[in-house]
Amino acid sequence: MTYDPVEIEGRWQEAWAEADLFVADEQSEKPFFYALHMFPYPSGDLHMGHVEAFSLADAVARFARLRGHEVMNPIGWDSFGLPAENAAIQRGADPKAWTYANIETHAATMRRLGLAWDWSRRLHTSDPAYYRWTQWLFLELFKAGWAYRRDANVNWCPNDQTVLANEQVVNGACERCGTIVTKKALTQWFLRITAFAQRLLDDMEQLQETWPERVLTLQRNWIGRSEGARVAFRIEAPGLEPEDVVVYTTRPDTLFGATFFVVAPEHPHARAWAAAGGVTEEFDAFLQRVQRQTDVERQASEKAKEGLFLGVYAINPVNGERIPVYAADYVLMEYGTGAIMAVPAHDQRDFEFARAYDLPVRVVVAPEGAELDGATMAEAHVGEGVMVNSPGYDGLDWPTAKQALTRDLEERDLGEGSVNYRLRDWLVSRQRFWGAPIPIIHCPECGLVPVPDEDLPVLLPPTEEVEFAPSGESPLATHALWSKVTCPTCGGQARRDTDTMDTFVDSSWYYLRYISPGREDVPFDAEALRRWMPVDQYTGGIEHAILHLLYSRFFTKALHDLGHLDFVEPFTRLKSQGMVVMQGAKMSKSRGNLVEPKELLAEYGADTMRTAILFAGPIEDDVDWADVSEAGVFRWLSRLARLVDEHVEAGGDGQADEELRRATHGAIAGVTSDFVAFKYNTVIAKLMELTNAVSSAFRERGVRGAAVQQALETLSIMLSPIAPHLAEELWHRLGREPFVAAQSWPTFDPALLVEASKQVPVQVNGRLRDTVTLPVGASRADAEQAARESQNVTRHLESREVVKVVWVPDRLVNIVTRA
RNA sequence: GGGCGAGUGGCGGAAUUGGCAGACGCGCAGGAUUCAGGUUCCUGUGGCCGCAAGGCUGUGGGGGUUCAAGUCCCCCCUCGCCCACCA
Repeated sequence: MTYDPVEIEGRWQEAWAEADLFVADEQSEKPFFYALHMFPYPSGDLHMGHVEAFSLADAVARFARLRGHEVMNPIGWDSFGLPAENAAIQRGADPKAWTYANIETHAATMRRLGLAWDWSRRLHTSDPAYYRWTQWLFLELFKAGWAYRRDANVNWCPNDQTVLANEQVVNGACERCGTIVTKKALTQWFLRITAFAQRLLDDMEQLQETWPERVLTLQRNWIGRSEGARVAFRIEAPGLEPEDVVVYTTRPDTLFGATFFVVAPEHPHARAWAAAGGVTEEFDAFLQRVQRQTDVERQASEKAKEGLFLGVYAINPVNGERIPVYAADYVLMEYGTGAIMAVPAHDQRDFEFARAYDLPVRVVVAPEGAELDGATMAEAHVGEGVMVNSPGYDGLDWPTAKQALTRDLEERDLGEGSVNYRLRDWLVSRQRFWGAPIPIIHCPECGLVPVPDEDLPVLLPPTEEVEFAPSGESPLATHALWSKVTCPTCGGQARRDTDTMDTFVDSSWYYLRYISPGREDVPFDAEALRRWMPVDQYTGGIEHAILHLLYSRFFTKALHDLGHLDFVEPFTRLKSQGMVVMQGAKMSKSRGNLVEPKELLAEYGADTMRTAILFAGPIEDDVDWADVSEAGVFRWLSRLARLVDEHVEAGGDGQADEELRRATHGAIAGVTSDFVAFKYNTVIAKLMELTNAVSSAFRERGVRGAAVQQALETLSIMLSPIAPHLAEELWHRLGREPFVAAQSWPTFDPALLVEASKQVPVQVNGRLRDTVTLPVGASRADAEQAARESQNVTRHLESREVVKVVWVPDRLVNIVTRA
């Protein structure tokens, strides 16, 4: 058998390891290239999604190496997290042992895939040597005022018994386990990502060309900048001093259409107003009812809006009108100021509420000739409402009215232009065990005291001393001694913080640790940092478009401001790959549609698997494994191996073959640009095409020797980022010294352009009539003459009068005649 | 409700961005090898007409611009993804 993948792959994997081929050389003279992929979480063994992600990452790195870069292509594991702890709860496994056993399983399969990782930089976020610096980073943020504690009504997962960040709540359910999330009032740690909201938006400018538009859009929507105004309404309540309450609105231009005022039930003043209005009992019942609801219930779109008139009134600052104040469940305390002016004619939600509670609808008239805004209810419900103008703003279109009103509010000191963001601060504390302990000491005398640098890391206690069963309390708090500590400031009795950090903290800076993973004195070596950062090419799943990428960008900016980094964006270029599914559904054990990489590796080998998954379609699209033809890819690789063997055996003298040379150089040009554009499916198609060309030259035209040799060598080099083992093997069988991975990318021969001739179609009135051979770069006159002289064309022209001749250089001649 | 994107053979998908539509692979059909199946190797393969040469037609539907449209413009249809009481 010419192609025995298992034997070939094992042999070359050993040879590569022996030669330390993929260890990045810090002393290199070549330009440095940091190829990064999103490091895996170690649960079980690798699945097909990993195979795709790693095939992509490896192709990127190997191609960069062939193009003459010194490449760093590191590997590590995001090894803190809930699944390890759940395994401990469900099966009594030690989360640490479970995690590190999985890592070894991963590593073994990775080696079997022949991935060109730089294993010398391997890291695990659950190693004390790593999380020591995660804790350092937390303290840096703490000292800068960007990590803080506050009471909050937080997202609580009743199943995982821990709080969740907003970003980890998907459709009101826990991102991990799918349980409906409830609310709980707790004191928690937050990171002040909102302080960076505008910069996170602005700096996307520099990613515009190099990140997928889709990811940028998702991030923009997530940050959710909106422009409007803050306007003060005076609240008049019997027995209370008049008081200004600020609302946020994106539509100050509809101020004249406000017919009532709404606050969130949780609004700090709501209860006092209810008391003044004489509805305390009703209010308390209402508040209780609202708070018992989960977010999903409260936000269900088909649900009727509920509210309560508080018996007090607000004064509209622009017209002095007195409007009733309601508490309603559709106004959220977390956004804006927790209070709104309701303009039912111009807002769907206000309109629904107005209908339910029989409140007036008043349309603010759009100026003559101005288009109605998309959100307006005016057109649909004009019959129900009264039409009003905005006195003094007539004749202005909406945007101008908005500007003018905002300016006037500012001048009259009634309000101000204001920008709001949907983004909230990042809740990072978790009541779980398997994570980096928050390095803070709670001292009754000194308050929150950072653990001194020399006492880092704050180590997790041995797992057997901890109670994992969820109790709503941190497992670390169940340990008899762990949290007891003396205050580093005053020496008194104090208590360690028993929460651990969200694992997204660990993964938001790992790319910096890869730079110098061995350093014990600093998180990253400053000089090496300048060599490698920012990352040249980042690859990973689209599912991280928001969380991981946004947090990493935030950390980079924070570290920049603290003087640790001299750049503000961590990832210069980003490519996101799609998911691997099976028959349209996500692969999973329970669905029974799992395809195990192990079985395919044994049957076809790593090269076939890697090639097949990249050949399936554009890398950013989802791949349906049902459409993947590993047998077809295997046939191609076998055919190629056989062709090489036959060529080597046949020998022969060095005849040049123009056709083969052109096919080879055409492939070089096409494959190179496709590699640059991540079009691996067409890269592979072109390599197959070249294989067919070599095969027909060899078999049908009897070409022997140097011409075939050169084509096959070129093919081997171009194949090596995709199917590295076979490429290496063919290179070897062709009589070259190892390693193909150390060669240079073949260059296209421009001389070919000058010498080459092209088959150019000739049309008469747009219909193909003939094909003529013209030198590349031929002039219009040459082309026209050749076209007119061709027999088929002469026949079709007959005696018709030629109106014009269209000449698209190297592509087409079209002779247009009078009808 | 808002935002983004996509519709090309039986299937996955190509098309140098306005220039020979369907590259490459799968599948299918016929043939060779084989006792047979599998493997492997040829040949064919958008549809319609034709023995053939060849012709007509064809990129969700309709209209338009152009010598030339899968690609650009207008209208319509269908599907997918993301966000969503965010004021």
